[in-house]
Amino acid sequence: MQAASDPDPVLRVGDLEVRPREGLAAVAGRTLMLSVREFGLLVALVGRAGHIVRREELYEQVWGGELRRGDRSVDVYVHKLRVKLEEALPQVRSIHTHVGFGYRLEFEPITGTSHPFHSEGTAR
Amino acid sequence: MQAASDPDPVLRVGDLEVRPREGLAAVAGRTLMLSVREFGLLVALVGRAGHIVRREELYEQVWGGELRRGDRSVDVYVHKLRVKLEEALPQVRSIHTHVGFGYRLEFEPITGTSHPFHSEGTAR
DNA sequence: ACGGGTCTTTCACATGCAGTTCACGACTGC
DNA sequence: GCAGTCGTGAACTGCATGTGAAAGACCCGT
Repeated sequence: MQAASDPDPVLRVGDLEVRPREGLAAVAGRTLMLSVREFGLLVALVGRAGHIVRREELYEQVWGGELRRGDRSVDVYVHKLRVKLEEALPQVRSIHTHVGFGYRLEFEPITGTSHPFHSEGTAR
Repeated sequence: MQAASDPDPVLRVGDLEVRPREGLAAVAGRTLMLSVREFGLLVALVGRAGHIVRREELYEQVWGGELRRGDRSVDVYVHKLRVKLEEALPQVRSIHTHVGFGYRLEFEPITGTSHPFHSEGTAR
């Protein structure tokens, strides 16, 4: 194992590969195009993969400063990140919401637990 | 690398693993999706695993304040927790009812084979 | 400096979940 | 039988989160 002299730290979670130094993230061999905030958020989540991270914690780590009441930045960027991750890994759920607690990064196959059918076409 | 002063205590009972700080509970390696109340209740029960906890006690610890007569909150949430625990551990009974006393958390394999009949001798 | 693009923040509305409470039924003890 | 306890499904309401979009802020090439 390498210490701080590691020239190229790589975080891996499932098919996801993140190089914080380079600002690079790839999933399933495909490079993700992420903005600064998106990347920061991803790093914060990957750094604690499998654990629930509170929004306040995410905000402090990525934005710096304290999360103000009513600030939805974290939510919005979680959404943006989800979209890009789902696009790269359609069959996998990556960012899980724990209502009242925070978010958790972990790649889990989509459980068909819900409804087997999902027909739409409901013209309202 | 974790120091001895690990600030993230972990409670374990059987296959259940709970991190009170984080709001995370996993059973058999699978993360449970629990609401705030469900998690609080689980923590309260795990904290006294193997012992009977009175509902008044559970209510005070999770909801705060005193349990009012007729309030079924504890029962309802015990049920919700049971459902999720059973879903994760189908062969194990986890939350036991002690009528008139309270509830007890303890993982016990389901008695022998569940008989096709569930009514017993006492023909009322 | 200007115009066009991207990123970020903020807003508004939609949606879904959580928490509470009620209702009914099964069961138990007296 | 009667009263108390508990299991369980469901209605109701408020809030947390999801989501599309407007409005700035920022960046860059010309």
